[in-house]
Amino acid sequence: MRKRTETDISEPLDAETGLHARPNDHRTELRLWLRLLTCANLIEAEIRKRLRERFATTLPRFDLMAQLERAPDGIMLGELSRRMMVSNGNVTGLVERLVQEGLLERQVSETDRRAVRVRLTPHGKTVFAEMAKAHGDWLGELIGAMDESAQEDLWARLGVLKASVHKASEHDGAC
Amino acid sequence: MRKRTETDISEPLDAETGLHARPNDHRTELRLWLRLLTCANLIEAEIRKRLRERFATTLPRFDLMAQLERAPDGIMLGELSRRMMVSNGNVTGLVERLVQEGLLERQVSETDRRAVRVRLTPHGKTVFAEMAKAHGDWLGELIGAMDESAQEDLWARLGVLKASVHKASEHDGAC
DNA sequence: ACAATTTGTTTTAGGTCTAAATAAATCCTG
DNA sequence: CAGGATTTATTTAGACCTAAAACAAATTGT
Repeated sequence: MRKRTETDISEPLDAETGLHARPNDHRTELRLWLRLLTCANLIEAEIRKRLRERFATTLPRFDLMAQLERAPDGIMLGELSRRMMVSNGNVTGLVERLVQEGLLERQVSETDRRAVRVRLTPHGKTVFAEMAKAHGDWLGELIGAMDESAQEDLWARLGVLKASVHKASEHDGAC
Repeated sequence: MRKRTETDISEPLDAETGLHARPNDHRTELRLWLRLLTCANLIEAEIRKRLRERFATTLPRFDLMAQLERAPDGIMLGELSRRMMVSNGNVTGLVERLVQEGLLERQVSETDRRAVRVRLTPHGKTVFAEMAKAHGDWLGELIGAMDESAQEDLWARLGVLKASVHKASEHDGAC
């Protein structure tokens, strides 16, 4: 087993020159990631702020209600947890608070008494409709300075990024 | 003051036709926002996971140390809070934990005894250097399926989005 | 039937975050 | 110089989030 020295660089050889490729610091990737994060954080912070100010609610609560909107028969907590990509325990707490506020109702499944089905109450539906309208308008306001074709172009390019990340994290993670 | 009716739509008139523009549900903006959020969350979740698994640390701690990396003379807590865009109290707690771990050192300013300057310890510098290297490699892995020109193009387009959001949120918020 | 396993949820412990209240030092202004 | 305003950091209360353990109900394999 050889001992490492400073000149013993383990980077791969460059395919064309045959010389040691210089260690890659991934500057381009870092720059892209930081800007992506900035954009997401700017929008998210603004949405959170407005949800708090105008509806006295939070983004996680809004997201949970959004999942329930098109499921009139309700969703089980586990499924909700998967769709929202958060932990089970987290969903339990969120649902608890929303039930307290009268926006959600829980119903234990008759066929499987472990399972809890949760759905919007009529009041919850009304409230969510207002919030969803405002949410759409806010996005229009925040993103509106881009014309539609630029938005669609950006959307498509983010699709490439998304595919890249999925490929890399699945390869490393699950398999 | 007129009473609102269902046909009394307050949407602006279309400039060319002079007819009522149909209410905009901002579908394109919503789609773009959801994909942006997905991309950011995928990368962030993967980075958090790896920071925890390989360095037993968290993203906020890493971000804080990254801010200190190129400030050998240290930074005051308030300035750190501004740069990280999080609350003062949050920084106080993060710094407390990092000091406990021996990665940071605090120093009360001699000229202003309210102010606390914080910097990386030598050990903190060593540890951060390892983490930063791994962080860069992870980004290369996650984003690497995009070629460099595609990354730069996406970066530039996100710049347009960033400008749009800044314009809208500053107009509404501070001024 | 009944033990082992799986599935769905809740609990627990710990970290992250904010807004608001507080404490301490400094600055400003009459 | 005195007293109020401002700045800087900390504390507090509460929401959010996770991982891991605990718990309960249902299913499966003898």
